[in-house]
Amino acid sequence: MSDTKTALLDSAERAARRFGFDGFSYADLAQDVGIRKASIHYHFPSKASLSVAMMRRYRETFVGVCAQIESAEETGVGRLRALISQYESALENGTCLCLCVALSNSRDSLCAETLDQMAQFRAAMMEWIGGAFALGQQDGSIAGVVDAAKEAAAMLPLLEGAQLAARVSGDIAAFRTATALLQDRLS
Amino acid sequence: MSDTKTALLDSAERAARRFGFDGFSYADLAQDVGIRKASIHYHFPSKASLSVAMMRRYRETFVGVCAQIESAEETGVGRLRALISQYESALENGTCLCLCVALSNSRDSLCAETLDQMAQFRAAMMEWIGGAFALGQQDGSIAGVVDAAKEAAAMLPLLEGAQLAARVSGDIAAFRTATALLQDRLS
DNA sequence: GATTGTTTATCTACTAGTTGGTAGGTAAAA
DNA sequence: TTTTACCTACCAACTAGTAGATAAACAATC
Repeated sequence: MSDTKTALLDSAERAARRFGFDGFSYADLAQDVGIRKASIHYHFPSKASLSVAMMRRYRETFVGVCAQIESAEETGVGRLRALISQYESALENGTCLCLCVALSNSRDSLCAETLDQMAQFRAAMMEWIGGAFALGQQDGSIAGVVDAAKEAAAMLPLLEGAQLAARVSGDIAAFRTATALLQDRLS
Repeated sequence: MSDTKTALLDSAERAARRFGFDGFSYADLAQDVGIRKASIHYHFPSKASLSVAMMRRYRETFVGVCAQIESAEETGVGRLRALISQYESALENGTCLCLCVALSNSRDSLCAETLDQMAQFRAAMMEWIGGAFALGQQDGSIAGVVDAAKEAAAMLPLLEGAQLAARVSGDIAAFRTATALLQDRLS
C-alpha cells in the first residue's frame, strides 16, 4: 500500500471518528494529506469504497490489538481490563470515538459492504469479550459470572456508550465514571 | 406554537434521530412538511436555532415521561424496567436513536446552547436513574446495590450503547441482548 | 361599517459556497 | 510502451441562508 493511500486512510479515519461519516469531505482529506481533491479518486473511486477500506483496516487492526492483549495477559480479568484501557485511550481525550460507533449514526448513508464490516467488527469483539469472561470464570479471576455470552453482550455496548458520554462532555472522566462499576468488578 | 413550527420540529427530530444532524437538510424538511425551503427560516432563522429548539423540546418531553413513570410505578425496579421499555420503544424497530445519542456524533457542528441542552438531558437522566436505584435499594426491590450513583452512571451509557447496537444491525433484538443481564437483575 | 396600518406566514428567485465525481492531460517510473 | 500517481478544469446537484414580494388576518382609527 502506497504512502498516500495510507495517509488518506489515516486522515479519513481520524475525521470520521471526530465528525462522523457525513462530517468530512474529500476537500478536507485533500488539504490534510496535501494532494488535490480529484487525486483522491485515483486511490478511492468513491466515498463508499473509502468507507469500506477504512472500516476493514480498522477491524483488522483491532483484531490484532486483541491478539496482542491475549499474549500479554494470562487471566480473564487482565484481558478485560486491557480492553477497557484500549477503549479509553482510543477516545483521545474525548475528541474521538471508536470508528464503528462513529459510523453507526450515519448508518443509512453507508453501503452494504461497510455495514458488513461493522457487523463483523462487533461480532469479533463480542466473541473475544465472551472468551475473556469465560476464561475469567474458569480461572476464578472474575466473580459472579453466570453466562459469559450475556456478559459480553452487555459489556461492548457499555464501552461504546461510555465513549459517547465522554464525547458529549468532551471529558475523559465521563468514560471512567461510566465504567467504574465494571472496573470495581474486575479489580 | 403554530402547527407548522411543531411539524418542522417533528420532522427535524425524526430526521436527526434517523440520519444524524449532518444527515438532513432544509430541503428535506421542506418536502416533508409541505412548505418551501425558505419558509423554514421564518420559524427557525438558522439550523443552529432549530437544533436548540429540537433538543430542548426533547429533553422536556423526556423529563415528562420520567415523571409519568414515577407516578405509575411505586418500586425502584418497576421504574427502571419502565425506562428500559421507553428506550427500547424509542428505537422504532432499529431505525432511530435517542436524539441525544444521535447528536453526539455531530458534536462539533453543534452550537454551545445545544450542547448545553444535551448535557442537561444526560444530567437529568442520570439523577433520575440514580434515584430509582436508591429507591430500589431502600424498598429491597433491587439486589446488590452498593452505590446508586455508580449504577446510574453505568446504566445510562448501557442503554445508549444498546440503542447503537440495535441501530447498526437494524434489529431490535440486539437491544434486548445487550440489556439482558440488566433485565435479569431487575426481575 | 369602511379604511388604514401592522403582523403573520408564506412565496419566488437568488447567492456564494460545497458536495462527490468526471474528463482529459502530464511527467516519471517500470 | 504501458502503468502509476498525480494534476487542472470542469460538472450537476446540493448546502444554508438572504432579499423582497404577496396575500391574508388582525387591530385601530375614521
